[in-house]
This record gives sequence, structure tokens and C-alpha cells, in this order.
Amino acid sequence: MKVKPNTRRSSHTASPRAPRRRRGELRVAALLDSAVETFAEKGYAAATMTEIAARAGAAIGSLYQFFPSKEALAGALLNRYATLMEANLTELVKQARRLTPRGLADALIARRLEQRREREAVLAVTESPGTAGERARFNETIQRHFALAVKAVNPALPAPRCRVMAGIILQVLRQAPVMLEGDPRQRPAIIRELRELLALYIAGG
Amino acid sequence: MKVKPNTRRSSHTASPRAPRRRRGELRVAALLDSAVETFAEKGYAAATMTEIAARAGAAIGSLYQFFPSKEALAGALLNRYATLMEANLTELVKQARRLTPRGLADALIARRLEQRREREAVLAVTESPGTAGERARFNETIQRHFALAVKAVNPALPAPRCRVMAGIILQVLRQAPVMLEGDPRQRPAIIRELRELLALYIAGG
Amino acid sequence: MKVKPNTRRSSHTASPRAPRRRRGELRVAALLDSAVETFAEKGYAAATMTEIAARAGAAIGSLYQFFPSKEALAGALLNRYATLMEANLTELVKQARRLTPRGLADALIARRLEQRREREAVLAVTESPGTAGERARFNETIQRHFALAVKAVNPALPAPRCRVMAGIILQVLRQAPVMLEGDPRQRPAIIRELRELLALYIAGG
Amino acid sequence: MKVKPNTRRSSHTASPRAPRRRRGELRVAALLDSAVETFAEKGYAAATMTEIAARAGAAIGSLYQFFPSKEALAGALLNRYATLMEANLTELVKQARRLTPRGLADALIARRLEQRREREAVLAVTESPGTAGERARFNETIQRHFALAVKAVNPALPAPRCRVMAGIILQVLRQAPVMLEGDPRQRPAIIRELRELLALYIAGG
DNA sequence: GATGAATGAGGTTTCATTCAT
DNA sequence: AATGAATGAAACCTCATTCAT
Repeated sequence: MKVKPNTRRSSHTASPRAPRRRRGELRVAALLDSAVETFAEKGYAAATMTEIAARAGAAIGSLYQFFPSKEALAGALLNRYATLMEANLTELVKQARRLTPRGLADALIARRLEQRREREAVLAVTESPGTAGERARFNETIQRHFALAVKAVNPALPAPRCRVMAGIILQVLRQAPVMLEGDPRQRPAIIRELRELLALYIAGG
Repeated sequence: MKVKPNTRRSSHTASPRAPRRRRGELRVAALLDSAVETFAEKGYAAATMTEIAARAGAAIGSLYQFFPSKEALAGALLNRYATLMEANLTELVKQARRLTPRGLADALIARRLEQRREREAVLAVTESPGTAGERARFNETIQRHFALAVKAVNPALPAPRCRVMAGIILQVLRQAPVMLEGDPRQRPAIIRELRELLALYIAGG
Repeated sequence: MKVKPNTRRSSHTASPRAPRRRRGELRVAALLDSAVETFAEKGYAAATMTEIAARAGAAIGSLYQFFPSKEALAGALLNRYATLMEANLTELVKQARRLTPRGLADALIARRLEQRREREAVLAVTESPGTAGERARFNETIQRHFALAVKAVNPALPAPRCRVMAGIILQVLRQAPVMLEGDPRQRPAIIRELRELLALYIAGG
Repeated sequence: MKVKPNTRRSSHTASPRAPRRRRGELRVAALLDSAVETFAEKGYAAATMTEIAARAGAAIGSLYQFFPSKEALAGALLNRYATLMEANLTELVKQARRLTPRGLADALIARRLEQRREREAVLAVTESPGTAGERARFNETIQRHFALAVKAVNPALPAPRCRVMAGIILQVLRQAPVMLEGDPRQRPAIIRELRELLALYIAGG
């Protein structure tokens, strides 16, 4: 058809058209799941909209019905994950009061290892230019919660330092799946080390 | 684009044709430098061969003269970097004998922060399918040297554990530039924390 | 391949890459000719880049090698035509001194009816958003020359009025092919009327 | 897109399903108004059925309820306008008996400038293949009335010539909005010239 | 009738790679 | 060796039209 380049989406911010029917909601969920898988496997740039639609058993048009561009899809993915996180993290902070540093490290790693797919996708989506806004807010949120959790297990630490530490911890956890990539027999040892690293840091920081 | 409709390349492993003369060597170096910049900025998939050539002031044909495919270019980049590393790391191991854990942490971070561009490129190239081999050998090498350095500053640690620790440290350092992305005024604080994290780990591990 | 929507052409102004070889020049000419035909036949929006390339016997990639977008192609077409006009019109103005109003009307109509294809294309291209700049300059040029010609045959007219009249004449001539669309046996009569219209206007204006 | 992969419509000539009740009539009117606006602004090919429906506050399905295809919509638009014109023109012809050539020119231009939107839409719809029939009848009608009006103000002209003149006048008026596009301060001068052009022609033809 | 999700052909555009000059 | 034009598969995206609810 005829693209009108100038009429183009002014900004990727064009949020996904919200579905107004049951059928649509299911579709959107399926499409997002498919996007998670595909971005996680291939990376943002190498994932194709066609494959994402196909994996969801949808026509390409259906994908674009709800997500007007690849970037919008990436943004929506980020938002869905952020919402999921919010609750998850609030819970973590509550538990943190009763945890030792080592216990917190365990909890953080456990959380990181479940929902692995989703998190890899989030990382991949990071490549997307134009999701900068969502990404920043997203990191902000997580960091804030992590900081609270750290403060909870080690109240001696001054709050500002907790913020910085939270940023570091966040990035270390991000890299966890890469650390585990090699020989599967090494996994337990690697996880043990990772826990050690974080426990020492949170306790002794 | 990523399809090779008909068997275009025999194997990306085919090492780039060695330049016969001085002139060619300069070209190759310029092309690799340009590739580093471009991969670092855009990521592997989003970087284009045309841009890489253009940044080096070369025609696209010249790029293909030396690197028969995008993957081969990525591989060559990895190899050049590995060679550079080798010396660098050998030196580090030698120094390690005289360093405290904190000193080693400092040295590692310092190394990581110089040559930032080059390392981002290496990370980006990770996306490339077909560089798996180079990448594995590359990680292997670094990890081995890191392990030696760790053992040197903290001889109490059993060698196998040093290997695992080295893997962890490698990945943590990889993520360093991301940690530093935000507000530049936070940089010193973040670097301090990073050093703390690694020093505690190496010493107390 | 991977579209980077944000990196997109900032402005259609991105002028066509100039060919640097003989082969390229020929290609560009063939492509422009093909574009003229296709735009003239189908209108801007309904003409497809694929068809334009095919008619020129070129691969779609070749079309984009020289014209980075449909709009750029439209703009280039406009520019080529403007250049052609320039000379043509200068000549007309020179002749005008020796012409009666009716003679000028004849000359104008004659010019309008030869190069019909090219002019229809120019009209079609008018639909393109984003060629506004080229179009304005283009009209300006023609109008200026027309004004001089009118002043030459009817020096009694004040110059500013000649400018306005030139604009009117330009648009009337534009519509000429539409007037001639119906029954071909009517053509001579229609042309006679058109000449009458313009002659009366130029003389009596 | 413009392909109808499998025989979708039988014939666009199929007059739109007549609305049974008041509600439907309003809908149809709103949809046609919206179509007028959209075609006028974007041109036939670039206007989308979705936008037309949206501007009328209707769902896309509703639009197709009444107009089985884009072409049918264009045809209906043409027909509605033709009906409107019929009365309008009959009135004009009646008045013409009491008008001077200049008076007729004024009246024609005035009519052309009101209902500008509608007329631009009609012009745009001209691009549509498959409305050829409606279009021809439409032009025919207007031309016939114009001819009568011309004959009325200048009875000396032979009837056949009036027909040809009417065709010319019709096309000149069509282009009027384009003439007025530029600097708004020029408008009065341009309108004055246009009137002059037509008055001279009708009187002296 | 009204609604909006679904469909998919086809349009624009990109880019890895080849090859004549 | 160097250059840059040529190629075309495939990516992103649009929109006329259909159809289940």
C-alpha cells in the first residue's frame, strides 16, 4: 500500500491500540508472549515482526493492529514486565526485613532465574533506540526497590549509598544468564559464587 | 540483510586475505577500527557494512576485499582484540603477585574503562551467530588469565574455584559501562562501589 | 533487513545520490524517464516504486541506489524538468518581443502540448507531500518567465499585474490536457477555444 | 492495498444499500461528509477507509455497511454532488438571462469558491479508476448547463461553440483553488484577474 | 445494524554481497 | 587493488475488505 512517510508515526510513543474485546485481549497476550520468546532468542534487531506474529499464530496485520511498530511492541513488552515487577518487588522488600544479606542474595538470584525468558527479552529490547524513555523509568523503579531491600537487610548503610549499590546489583544480576551459559554441570558452582559475591557485598558494603 | 540466498560464502572462518603490503595493512587496520566504532554504537545486527566502509573512508568493495563477510569481520575483530588482550593480561598476572585484592580490583576496572569502545564492540559482536567459536576461545583465554591473577592475590583459594570466580568477575566487568551510563556526576561513586564489590569478593571469596 | 525507524531519512531533501560513473548516469536517466511515464499514468500515490524500476529494466535496489525514497524521486523529477524549462522559457521570452498576443497564446499552447507526458508527471507529483519546496520554486520560476513574456507582448500592462496574470495563465495551461481528454474529433475546436481565451486575456487584460 | 485478491466486489456500480430509516440516513450523510473532507485533503489513493470512518465517528464496518467498496464511496460522493449541482445550475441558468458576461463570470467564480471542500473532493475522486462512468456523466451535466448559461448572456454565440466554451470554462474554474494557494494577500487580485479572464472570454468569444 | 478484530497481498525500503570497470 | 553500481531477498508496515460477535 502506500506509505506516507511524512504522516509517519511522530514518535514511537504511539502506545499500542488497546483491545476492546475479549478476543483482542487474548491476542495481545499471545503476541506479547511470542515477542518475549523471539526477542530473547534473537535479540531486538534480528527478531522479525513476521516471526513474532507467526509464533503467536496470528497474521502480521493482527500484530500491527495492536502494536503500531516494532518499537511500540518493545515498549509494551517493557511496560508489561514493569507492572509484573512492581508487585514482585514490593513483596521482596517486605520480606527483606526478615532476611540476612545472604538470604537477600539468594532471593534476588532466585527471582532472576525464574522468568528467565522474560528478562532476556527485556535485555534484548534494550537495543531498541526509541525505547529509551520506558527503559529509564523501568530501571529507575527496580533500582529504587532494590535500594529499599538493601537498606532493610543492612540498615547501617546510608540511603544514598544503597541507591548506588542497587544499581550495581541490578547490572550484576542482569548478566547472570550469560554467566550460566556454558557447561551445565558448572551451574551450581556458578550460582554459589554469584550468591557469595552479592552476599559479601550487601553485608560488608 | 541476513539471508544468503545461494551459497555465497564458503566459511566465515576463512581468515581474511592477508594484505601483501604496508598499504593494505593500514587499510585493514582502519577498517577494523571503523568496525569497532560502528558495532559499538549500533550493535551487530544494526551496523551496516556500508557504514563501516564509509567511516574508514573506503569503498564497500574494499571492505569485502579483506573480509569476505560480515561474520568474518566480526571474527577478525574478535581475534585482533584477543591478541591485544593476551599481552595485556600476561602483564596483569605478573603484576598481580605484588597486589592486594583491592589493588587487583582497581587494575581490572582501570583496564576495563580504557579501551571502552573496543570492548563494547566485542560485546556487540556477541550477537552474531557464527562467531560462537571465536567467542568461546576468547572468553576462555581471558578467564584463564583472570583466574591466575585471582590465585596470585589470594593464594588460599583453590584453583578450580578461581576459574569460576574469574568467570563471574569477567561478566561483572562486562556490564560496567552500562552501570556508568546515567548521570556523569555519579560516575566516581559508581566506580568506587564497583571496586568495593570486586575487592570484597576477591579477598573474602 | 533491519529498518531503524528513528534513523530514518530526516527529510526528503536527502537529494539523490549522484552517479559517479557513466553506467550510473544512463541508469539515472532511464529511471527518471520511467518515473515520468508511471507517475503520469497512475498518479503519485498509485504509482509504485517496483513498477518504476521494472519499466526501466532495473532492479528495485538500483532505483534506491540513486533515489533514496519515493519523494526524493519526485523531487528529482521536478528538478530535471525545471532545468529543461529554464532554457525553454528563456527562449520563449526572447521570441515574445516579436509576437502578438495571439501569437504568444499559440506558442504557450504549443509548448504545453509537446512534452505532454513530462508535464502530466509533474502535475501528478504535486500530490506528493514533502515536495512542497521544489514545487514552489518550480512554479515561481515559470511564473516569472511567463510574466516577462506577457509584458513583452503587451507593454501597457503594469509589471505586478503581469505577475498575477502569469499565475492564472500557468494554471489554465496546466489543465489543458484534461480539456482535451474526450472525443478526439473535438481537439481542434478545443485548442482553438483555448487559444482564443488566452489571446483575449493577454491582449485585453 | 489496492488489490482484490479474489473477486470481492461484484461491481462498484451497485448503488449503496439504501438506509431504511432516519438513523441510517444521518450515518450515510456523516460518512459522505467525512469522505469529502478526507479525499479533499489527501487525494483519492492516499485517503484510507479507516480514516474516513473514524472522522465520521463510525466503525469501519459501518462504512462498509453502506458503501461496499472505496470506489462505490467515490461514486456515491460524485452522485450526491451531481444532485446538489443540478438544482444549483438550473438556478444559475435562470439568472443568466439577466446577467452581463461579467456578471456571469462573477457568479461562476462565487459558486466555485463556496463549497470548496466538496469540489476538491470531487477532483480527487477523479483519480479513482472505476468511477469513469459517473465522472463522465457528471462533467456532461455541468457542461450542458454552463453552455446554456453562456448562450443566455451572449446569444450571438452558436450553440455548439457554447458547448466547447463551457468545457473550457469548467476546467479553468476547476483550477481556481490552486491559483489561490499562495500568499493570502494576493487573493483579491487573483480573483479579480480570474473574473477578467472569464468575462473577456464570455463576452468576446 | 453496529462493532472492531482478522487477514494477507503488496508497497516502500534496507542491506549483504557480487562483479564489471 | 579499488571502486561503486547492481541485485534481490526479505524486513517493516499499510489498508481494503471480510466476518464473528
